[in-house]
Amino acid sequence: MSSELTAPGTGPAGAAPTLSEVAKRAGVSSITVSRVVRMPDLVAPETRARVERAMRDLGYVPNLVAGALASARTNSVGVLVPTIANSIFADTVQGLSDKLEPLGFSVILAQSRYDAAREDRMLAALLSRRPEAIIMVGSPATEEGSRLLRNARIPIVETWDLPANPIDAVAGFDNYKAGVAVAKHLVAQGRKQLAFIGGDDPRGTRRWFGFRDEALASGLAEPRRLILDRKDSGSVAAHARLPGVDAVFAANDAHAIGFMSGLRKAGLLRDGPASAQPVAVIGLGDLEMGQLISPTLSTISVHGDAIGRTAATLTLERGGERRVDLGFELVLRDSG
Amino acid sequence: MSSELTAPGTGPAGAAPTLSEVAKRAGVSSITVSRVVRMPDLVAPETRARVERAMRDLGYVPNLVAGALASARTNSVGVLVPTIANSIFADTVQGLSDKLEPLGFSVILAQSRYDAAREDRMLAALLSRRPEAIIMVGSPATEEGSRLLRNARIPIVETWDLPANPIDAVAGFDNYKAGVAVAKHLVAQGRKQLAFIGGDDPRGTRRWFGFRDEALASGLAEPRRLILDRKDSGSVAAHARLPGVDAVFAANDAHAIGFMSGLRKAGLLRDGPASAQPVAVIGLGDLEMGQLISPTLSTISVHGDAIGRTAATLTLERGGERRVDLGFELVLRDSG
DNA sequence: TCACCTCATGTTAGCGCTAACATGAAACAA
DNA sequence: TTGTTTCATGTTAGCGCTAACATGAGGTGA
Repeated sequence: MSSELTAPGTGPAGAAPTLSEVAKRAGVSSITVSRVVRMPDLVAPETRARVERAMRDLGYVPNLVAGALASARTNSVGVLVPTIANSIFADTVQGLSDKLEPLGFSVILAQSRYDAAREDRMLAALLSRRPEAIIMVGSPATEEGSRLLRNARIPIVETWDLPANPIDAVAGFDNYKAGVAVAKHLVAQGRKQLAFIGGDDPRGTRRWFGFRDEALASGLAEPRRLILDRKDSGSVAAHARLPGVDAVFAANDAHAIGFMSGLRKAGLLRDGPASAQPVAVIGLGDLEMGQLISPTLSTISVHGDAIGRTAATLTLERGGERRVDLGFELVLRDSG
Repeated sequence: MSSELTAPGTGPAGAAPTLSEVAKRAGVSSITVSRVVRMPDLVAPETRARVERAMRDLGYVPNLVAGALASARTNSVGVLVPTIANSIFADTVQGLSDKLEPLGFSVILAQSRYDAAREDRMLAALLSRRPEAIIMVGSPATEEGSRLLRNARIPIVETWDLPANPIDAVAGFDNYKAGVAVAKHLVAQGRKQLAFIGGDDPRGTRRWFGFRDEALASGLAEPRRLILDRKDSGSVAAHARLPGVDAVFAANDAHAIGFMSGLRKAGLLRDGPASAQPVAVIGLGDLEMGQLISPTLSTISVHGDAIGRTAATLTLERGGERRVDLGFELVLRDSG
């Protein structure tokens, strides 16, 4: 234990050592130390060894804050998601961070909680850290947010959607088409009374429009739409609010599974195939869980991690195609 | 579209405006602009209005990189988790970020992927950004990681566990006791052949020890232990590898649900209460999903978001109790 | 011999901001 | 009047690093 009072560690005394302290100890100039850290090949082996020794002795940890200011490169990207808990967006964050971390980029994470004002605040907060790119789920909710991003002059990747007029780059899929695909499938199955349950966020709403338009185009009555709070276990009770419905598209798998749980209580769930289900249920997201429950969940599968990795790539390469449609897949199992 | 070639935005031309450009435009010194941003009360209303006007005109976004260097405060915290996708740790990240973001702190997120070398690299990367605290799941896997953290002289919060010799602060629960509690319950239920399925990470292993020790202390044979890869859907097939077992503790709910899915295929799952189950299953984490499936999942409930919020608090207040046991709860439903 | 490389290292200036200390005007008390 | 306080604003220096440009030693070719 050292005699310093500085809590909580017990390492080298006093403030964190700087480049020039290392330089002094190694008997070189600070730029040489900087080179040992960043471009070791440019330094003679003996000098390098001496510097490395000094760094180890002092427990030197480079200060990237200072480095970033001097070089105008922060090696960081800002990531904005509605929410990270219990959310498929976690896959996207994982995907992009797996791609970016090995390259020396750090991820600065912010959550908007589906709140436009908070989104704007978080965007401003992110930008004030001068990230080299911003990756966000969806598009800015306000004109102000949009302006901030445009003025930042860095790559901006919008994900989980395919906006018509993106700020810069896009990695997502067509939520409208996903709704269409589900409606088509249910119609082909002979379902008549469709309903949609989910949030009224932009992407959920686009799914709803696709779903509704296709149902109408097929000559069905307009589907019911039940807007649920996030984290609403209300999906469990949703069935009671949808009398007569024989097919449901849930905007995400969690809602779908909750809805199925309600169906089970009502005696309307079978362990057999889709054709045996009094009420068909299709989710979106393809949670692993969907394959483990009974009946297994039919769902729109979306590759959240691929969205993240693609977004990371779009962040790094400024040329080339700036709009990547990663598509989706209707995965049919036993629920509908 | 402006005439600038700078992609991708079309905002004010050229590089991002600086404090002193705003100052020049408003006819004040730069420190006054700085005050308008950080301590507006110290600036006369008219001056403030003039400066705010200039900031808006120029689209000024403060540069926190420079500010951090000058003030030696980055207003950021480093967060290290094993993984964020499909993971209960996302709750913790959400909890701490909900607490820290309103205070102006940013979250720098890194993932170790349960890899000690990567963990050390990520810790070094985090520290080089000079966060004002580090919050991590578990404890450093290596001596090197531990040293780095001790030398950093910032609050360090270890979570999801209660290490005997923490570096600084702790917000978690006793994984050993969780294992004990599950074993006790299963023994009381009259189960004889226990088994544990899950990973061999430090926390999973502590759960296993508690589970095993209690089983042995109750006079049962040593439980089987099946080590599964993460993301192993192997949990589905686990039952086949555990002949004769009548009670299983899964280190997390995902494994528990997968295992139940295997039981169902084997005809060993009932829709009735725990007493009717040929094989009792207890999970850990209390995923919402566990209440939606049938039979409902008995589980050790842990408040991931409370862990995150508590960790955030420990980060901000350096005095007071540095060890918070958030406990756990054995939630009994129908699976065991 | 000289011009001209290459290589290893150094010098200088400055990134954009803030801490700490100054300044000067106005207000007020004795 | 003079000193003292308060308030609004300014000046100066420097945070720790890196870009850009020296410098000087040693080698190379004609």
